Amino acid sequence: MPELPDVEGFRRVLVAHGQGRRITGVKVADAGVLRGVSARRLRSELVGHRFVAPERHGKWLIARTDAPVVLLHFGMTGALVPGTSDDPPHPHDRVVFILDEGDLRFRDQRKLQGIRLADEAEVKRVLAGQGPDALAVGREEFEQSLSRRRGRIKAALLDQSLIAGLGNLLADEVLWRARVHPACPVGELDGARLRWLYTQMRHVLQASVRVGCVPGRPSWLTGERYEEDPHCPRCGNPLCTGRVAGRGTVWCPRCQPRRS
DNA sequence: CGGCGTGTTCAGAA
DNA sequence: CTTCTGAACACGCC
Repeated sequence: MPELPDVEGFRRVLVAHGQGRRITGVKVADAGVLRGVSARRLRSELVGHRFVAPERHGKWLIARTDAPVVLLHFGMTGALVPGTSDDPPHPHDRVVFILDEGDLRFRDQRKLQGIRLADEAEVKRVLAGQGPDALAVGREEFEQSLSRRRGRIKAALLDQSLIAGLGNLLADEVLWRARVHPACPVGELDGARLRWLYTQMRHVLQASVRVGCVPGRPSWLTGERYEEDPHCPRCGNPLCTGRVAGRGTVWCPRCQPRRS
């Protein structure tokens, strides 16, 4: 699931169900998601404290409390799910934050990323490796960081140290909307093209953030990419699939020609 | 059994 | 120095 819009959705879950609540327990069902912190320390540092307003940067969820900070990264399959003590545990509920009312579950099938406990210095260290948030970055900064870049445009969009928040689905979606081939060298895109790319990125992000996930709409590339015989929602041409920047990539050979 | 995936990181190569 | 590739992590579904 998790790209920027999904993590923004998890942030809202935390606002609705965690903010202002006191942590009364931390149940660690699988310590495999704990990064650099033991179950015992996670529990002892958090119990008794309250979640305050959470933040998000790129795909990182910054769950502040009145004492330490919980940093969550959801990898490819993670989610933050609200629950109650009546809800049966899901087999992939790796950590449950029990609150004075309800609970919050870190659910994750693949355990590719996980949970860290941090002080403000550690938060800074983690975020230092991240570029500006894709939803907050300005047009000028976007164009400038890309114009200094070589290599393929899709690789650049996926590079979290350049722009933080886009994942594989959103990168394909943005490029499709902007009519740019995913393997196009960044250097071949002129200023007008980069500006257009920025505009389309904002469209895709805003529409996705509104619904709290990357939508599988029929009018979007995401709605077609898992069909057995995918066609371009815009022109009806059969879509191409291949590997770009080491990731499965879908594009329309007609809307996104190699040269533009 | 082999391949793949909405992610990140590392080593080694170009 | 930058960028790319493949492997690794871990799990479930073809």
